[in-house]
Amino acid sequence: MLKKERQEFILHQLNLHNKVLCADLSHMMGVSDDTIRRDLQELAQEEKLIKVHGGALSKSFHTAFDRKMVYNLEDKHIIAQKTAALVQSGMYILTSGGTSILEFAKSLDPNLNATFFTCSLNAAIEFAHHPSIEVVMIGDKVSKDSMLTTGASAVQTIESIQADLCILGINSLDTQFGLSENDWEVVQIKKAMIKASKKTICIGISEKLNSQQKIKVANLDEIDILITELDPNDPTLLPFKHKGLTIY
Amino acid sequence: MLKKERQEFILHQLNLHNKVLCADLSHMMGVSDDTIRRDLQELAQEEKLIKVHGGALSKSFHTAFDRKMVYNLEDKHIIAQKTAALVQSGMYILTSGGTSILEFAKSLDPNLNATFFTCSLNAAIEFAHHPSIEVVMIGDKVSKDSMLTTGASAVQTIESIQADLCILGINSLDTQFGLSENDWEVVQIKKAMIKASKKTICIGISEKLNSQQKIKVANLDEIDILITELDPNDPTLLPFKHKGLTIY
DNA sequence: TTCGTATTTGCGGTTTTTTGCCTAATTTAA
DNA sequence: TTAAATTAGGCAAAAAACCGCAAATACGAA
Repeated sequence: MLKKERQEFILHQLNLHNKVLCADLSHMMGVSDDTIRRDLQELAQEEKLIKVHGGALSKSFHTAFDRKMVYNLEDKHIIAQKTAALVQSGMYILTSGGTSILEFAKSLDPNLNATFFTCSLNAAIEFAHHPSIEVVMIGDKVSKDSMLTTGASAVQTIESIQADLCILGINSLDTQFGLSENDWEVVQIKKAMIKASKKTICIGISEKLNSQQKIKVANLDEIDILITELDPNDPTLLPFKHKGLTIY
Repeated sequence: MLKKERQEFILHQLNLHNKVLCADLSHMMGVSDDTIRRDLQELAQEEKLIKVHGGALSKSFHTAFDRKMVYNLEDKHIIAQKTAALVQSGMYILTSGGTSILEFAKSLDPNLNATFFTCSLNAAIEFAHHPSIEVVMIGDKVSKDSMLTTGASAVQTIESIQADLCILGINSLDTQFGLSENDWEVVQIKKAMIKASKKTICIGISEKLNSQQKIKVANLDEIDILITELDPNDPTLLPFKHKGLTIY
């Protein structure tokens, strides 16, 4: 890997995550910490980023500082990392949309080889930025609220897929009512996705737990894995563990 | 192997991989590193590539963006306005992707009622921001270069549509060779779109005129309307007018 | 063809760049 | 405050670039 390439990659990662760690980068690209540090130094000198202890920050990020956003972003990042660890090469994966999914897309190992199917326009774009994974956009009428394609044709397409994994962003998850949503069209899509996959993973920040929305997507027993920003042993998650979900 | 041949080969490799290594090239072509280095130096002087320590990088990806895009924005805006004026309520419209199309999407009358079909992820998102139009995303495998969905399924979907208008961003338009593109998959999509529409409109900045690419999309007689940033009476456009195209 | 000239190419030696490792100093977090 | 992590600076090895020169090749004209 050329020096210039490396620096481009660092800036790309910075655009994606707003922050990079020296150790992460050196590990990802298989070079020493020193090399990364020198790259960061150069880029900092060119005012392309802001060097901090342990890594670097995006320039735009530093100026627009918002505690709440950062806090939430940090959570989503944790979720994304945990989720990314479950994806293996060769898998066929169905995903919904939402910010958690987008963060997940950014956290995928650059060397991963997998095929992602999605109804989310934004997720498709994010996945397509990845160097090696294959992305299939499921077509249909675009729902403006959610930026998802929804409708009979999309459902039909999903039904023709046999996926290993289905990764859904949570809107509401409740021990009694299960997974629920507000939008009828979106519910149809998610139902079809769950049905078309061997395993279903739900991801989202813990705020979304123990709440209900109008329309049920699935019972708890149709969901295999739950991923939040919390420690797997956090008491909040106990009821879900008791119901048979695997917690990460 | 001749010097010229070698340099052509280097540029070809660069188009393919966006990067070349001195050592690789010298090994591939059986010449010394010095020779390759001298070639790269020459090509760098001609601004055909960017020379870096250890090899060279493709020019297109890094530099071409910010400067040119900003410069052409004004032109694209003019094109967008002219194009938007041709769209009427109730129409079914097929569109490709590209910056001209995105600008067009932003220029649509907020009260317009129409249905847009597209293979472009970015265009779909842009159209979806409009308050009243309906957007249908045509699904298939996402082509990472163009951010378009391409493939047999997409073509099949397009074939099942009877649109009033087909609006295509130009890559190359030539009085002799007609409309052409570089990417075979994208060509299939555009061909299908033209076939599925009553009228075809080509939009793009005049720079794209009188140039050719590798694969033909359509002959001039399959195109009805041409829109550029120039005045319809500009001499540059005369040859196209003579060929029967309507110019706006 | 054959010759002379100009260009191109490869090689040896030197310089520069890049990278990883080491140690000491500094910063961070508990 | 202490322990761990991070950084700075020096150093050395490897890779790449540079320089000049001589051999090889291409090219045009006699």
